[in-house]
Amino acid sequence: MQNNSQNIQIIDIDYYIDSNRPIIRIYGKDDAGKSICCLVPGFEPYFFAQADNPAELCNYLTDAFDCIQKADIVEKFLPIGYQTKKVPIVKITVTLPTDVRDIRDQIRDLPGVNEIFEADVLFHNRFLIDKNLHPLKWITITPAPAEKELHPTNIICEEIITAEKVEEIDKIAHAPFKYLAWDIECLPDNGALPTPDKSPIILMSIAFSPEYKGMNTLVLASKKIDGVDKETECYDNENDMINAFFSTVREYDPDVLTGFNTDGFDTKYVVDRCKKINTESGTPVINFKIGRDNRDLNFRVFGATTSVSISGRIVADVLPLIREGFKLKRYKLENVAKELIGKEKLDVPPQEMEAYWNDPSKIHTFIEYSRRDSELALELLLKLQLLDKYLALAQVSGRPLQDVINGGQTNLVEQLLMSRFREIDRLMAMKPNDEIVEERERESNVVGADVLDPKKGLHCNTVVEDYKSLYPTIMMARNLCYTTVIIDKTTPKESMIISPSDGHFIKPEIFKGIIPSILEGLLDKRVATKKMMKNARDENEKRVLDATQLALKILLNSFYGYSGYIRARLFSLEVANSVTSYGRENIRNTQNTINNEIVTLTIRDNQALTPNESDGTQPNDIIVLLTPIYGDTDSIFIHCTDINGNEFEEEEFTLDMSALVGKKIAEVVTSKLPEPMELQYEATAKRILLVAKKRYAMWQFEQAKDGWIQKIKVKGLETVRRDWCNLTSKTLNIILEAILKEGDVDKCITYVQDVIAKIRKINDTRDEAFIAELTLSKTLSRPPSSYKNKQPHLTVVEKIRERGGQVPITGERIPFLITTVGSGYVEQAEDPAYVIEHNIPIDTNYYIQKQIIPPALRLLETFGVKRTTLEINQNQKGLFDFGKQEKEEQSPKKKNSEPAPIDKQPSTDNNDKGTKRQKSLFEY
DNA sequence: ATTGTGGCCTAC
DNA sequence: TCAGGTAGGCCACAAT
Repeated sequence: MQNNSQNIQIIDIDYYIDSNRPIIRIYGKDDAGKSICCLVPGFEPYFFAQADNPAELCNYLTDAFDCIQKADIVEKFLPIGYQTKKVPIVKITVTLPTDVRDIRDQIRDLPGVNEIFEADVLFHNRFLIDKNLHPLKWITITPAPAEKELHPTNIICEEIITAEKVEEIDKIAHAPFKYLAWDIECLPDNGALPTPDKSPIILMSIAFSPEYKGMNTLVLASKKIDGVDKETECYDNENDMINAFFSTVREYDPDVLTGFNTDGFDTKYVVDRCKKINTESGTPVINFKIGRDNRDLNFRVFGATTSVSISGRIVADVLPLIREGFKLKRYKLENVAKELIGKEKLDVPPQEMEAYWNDPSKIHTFIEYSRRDSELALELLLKLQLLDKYLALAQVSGRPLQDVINGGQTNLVEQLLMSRFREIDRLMAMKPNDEIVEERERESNVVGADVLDPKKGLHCNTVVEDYKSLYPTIMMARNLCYTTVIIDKTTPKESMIISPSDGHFIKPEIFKGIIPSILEGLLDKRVATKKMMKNARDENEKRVLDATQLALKILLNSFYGYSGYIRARLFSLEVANSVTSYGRENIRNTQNTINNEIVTLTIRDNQALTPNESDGTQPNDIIVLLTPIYGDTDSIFIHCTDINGNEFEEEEFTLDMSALVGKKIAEVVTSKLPEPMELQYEATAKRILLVAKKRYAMWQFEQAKDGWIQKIKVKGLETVRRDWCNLTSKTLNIILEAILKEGDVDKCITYVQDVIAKIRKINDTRDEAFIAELTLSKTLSRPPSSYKNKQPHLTVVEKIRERGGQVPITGERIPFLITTVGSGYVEQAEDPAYVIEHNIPIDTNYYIQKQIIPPALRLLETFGVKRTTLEINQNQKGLFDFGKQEKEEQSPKKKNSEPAPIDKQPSTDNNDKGTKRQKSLFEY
C-alpha cells in the first residue's frame, strides 16, 4: 500500500464540471477531524433505451448529437418478470449529467424507441451504485500522480485530493464531526408570525460542538447593546449581523447544521430576507454561500414542506427527526425539551418581543432566550443521538445521508435494488409519471392482513407468540420478487410457486429472486452485527452497531410496503398480494394447528410434551388446554387453562411453565413451516383484558437473563391515543392497574366516581393543573380550506387567526379545551391559553359524558359495571394520587406477583395492603 | 335507531 | 402532506 493514501468517512457527494467533463466530488472527514474533498474524474453519465432496431438507433444517435460519446448495444433483462433471455438494449453514454435528461426528452418519442431506462438516476447515485460505495462508510483514497491533479478554486475543505482510485474499507467508529445549531429571532408582526418582507431579523444565535474559539455559543445582535458578555457580538445593522453569521459558519466549517424547525422556517426566512436586502441595495451586500463548494444552500419546496441541503455538509432539522422518533402530544420546542431532556425553554412571548428588544433592562433576557434555543436544538440532536439511525441507514442502503434524512424508505429500497439489478444485468424502471400513478391508483387493490376476532374479556395465563419478520421471511420462503413473477404464460405448473392470492412465481431452484437474496443478506448481516455488538467493549462502537442492526431491520421491513407503493419504480400487485395472502394463510394455519393438532400440552419433568410425546398420563402431570383468543397479522395469543377450560389455581401454573408451553408451541408450529419462517415465544400475560380488535391491555412478563421483567402493556386504548385528554389516560391507567394486578373492580368504580366529582367542581376551583389535564389535541392534517366537515381543532385555528395570534400550520398538533361557549363540540373548542386568560367555563358535562364514562365503561362493562353506577355522585372521597403508575420493574422474588386468578379469588381478602373485602370481578 | 362518511390515530 | 402498506376502532354528525 502506498503510504500517501488517505482514509476518510464519506459525508456527502456531488459533482462539478471541469473542461466540459463531470468530476465526482466526495466530501469527507478523516479521523483527525480534517475536512477533505476527494475528486474522482473519469466517470461518465449514461442511460438505456429499448428500440425496434437497436443498431439503427445507435447510428442515428452518434450522428445526431454531439454530446453523445457512445451508443452501444448491450444485453439486458427487463425490470419486471422472470426471463430466460436478455434482450438487446442501447446504452447511451453522454458527456454531462444534464445531457441525460436532454437526450432522453429528445429521443423518447422517436418512432421505433419503445422505452427508456435509468435516465432519472442522479449522477452521484449512479456513481455510488456502479462503484459499490456507501455514504458514511470509510474509503481509502489512492492519490493520482501530480500531473493528473485537478485544482478547483472554489472548494473550501482543508485538503483536496484527486483520486486515482477509491476503495471502501471497514471501520466502525465515526469521524469526529463538527455540529452547529442555529436560530433566528425576528420582530413579530403584532404578535402574529413575522414575514420576511416586513419584519427584520434582530438576533441570530449559534451553538457549537465542539467549541469554536473557546465559545460554546454565540449570539449576534443587529444593534449595539450595552453590557453584553463575550459570547455576544453586536453589529450596527441587520446586514452586518447576517454577514457575520455566514462568515462564522464558513469559518467554523461544520459537518452538520441543525436547529429546531430550521428547514420549516429559519432557512427560508433568512434567504428571503437576504434577497430582499440584496435587491434593495442594488448590489449583493450579503454573501450567503456556505456550501463547501462555496455555493448557496439549496431549497426544494414541495407544497408546505421545504427540504434544505448544503453541498458538503449535512442539514438535519431536529423537529422532523423528533416527530418521527418520539410520540408526543405537542412538538413545540418548549414541550419537546421538557419531555425529552428535561430542560426548560426561556420564556419571551411573541407579543412581548418588541418590548423586550426595546427595553435595555429586558434585552439581555431576550438574548439569553435566543441563545437557549440553539443550545436546546444541539442538545436534542446529540443527547438523543438523533442522527445515529440515519447514519446507519446511509451506510447500509448506499444512499447519501441527506437523502436518507429528508426522504422516505423508497430511496433506500431502490438503491439496494438497483445495485443488485446491475450485477445481474437487469434494467431498473423509471419513476412512474403522473399518468401511470393515477392508473395504478385506480387498479391498486392490495388486501392486507387478518386480525382474529378477540375473545373479549379478562383472561389469565396467556402466552403471546409472534412471527419473526413475517413478511420478509415469507418473501424469502416463497421466492416472491419482481424477478420471479411469471410473465410467460407457457411456464409449466411444476416450475411455479402459486400463492393463495393466485400469484405465480418461478421456483427458487430454477431462479432465486433478487428480493429474497437481498433480504437474506440483510438478515445475515443483522445477525452478525448483533453478535459483534455483544462482543464490543467500546461503548461508542456498541452504539454504532446498535444503530446498524436497527437500520437493517428497517430495510428488511421496507420491501413489502414498497412492492405495493404506487410511486415505486417497481410496482407489483402480484407480489404485494401474494405476501399478505401467505400471511393470512399462515395465521389461520397457526390457529388451526393449535386448535386441532396440539390441543393440549402436558407439563412433566420441566418439559412441555405434545399428546404424541406424553404417552399417557403420569401422577404429577399438568395438562394445559390451549385456546387461541386473539391474533393480529403475525401474532397469536394463546390462553392456557386446565383441561376443562377453567383458569388454573394460584401457583398451579407458573410463569416458568408458561414459557415451556410457549416455546413448545413455537417449536411445533415452526417445524411445519418453510425456512426461514419462525414463530417465537414472546411473553406471558398473567392477565389480559381484550376489549376489541387492536385494543387490549395486559400484565406482561418477559423472560430475561435473570428472571422475569413485568410491565403493563396497553395497545390501542385511549391511554395511548393522543387525541384524548391526559385525565382519560390517567384514569384508564389506574383502572387497568387495578383490574390486571389487583382484580379490584370496587377500586375502579370509586376512582371513576371521584374523577367525575372533581371534574364537576372545576369551574369553581379553576385549578390550572387540572384544566391542563383536560386538554385535548388533534393534528391539523391538511390546509383548513380542504376539510369537508368542521372539526374542533379547526375552530381553534380559526379563532386564533381572528385574534391575530400565531396561526398553526398544517401538520401541527392543536391543543384545545371544550368550553360551554357555543353549541356543539366543534364550536365549543377553544385555545387553552385563551380559556385560562379569560376564565372561560369548562363544559364539565362533555368531559364526564364523553371523555371519562365511555372509555371507562368499555373496560369495566365486562364485569357488569353499569353507566349509572359510575355516574352516582359520591361526595368527594378524595383519593387523588395521579401519576403513580408503574412503568417497568424487575419482579421481586414472587412477592405478590402471582395472585390467584380473579374469578377464583377467595372472598376473604388475602391482599396484604387492603383490608376491606373485595367483590369478585364477576359479581357486578 | 341505524347506517354511512369524514376524520383521527393506532396496530402490525 | 411527492416521504412504504392495510386493518380497524371510535367520535361527531348527517342522512335514512
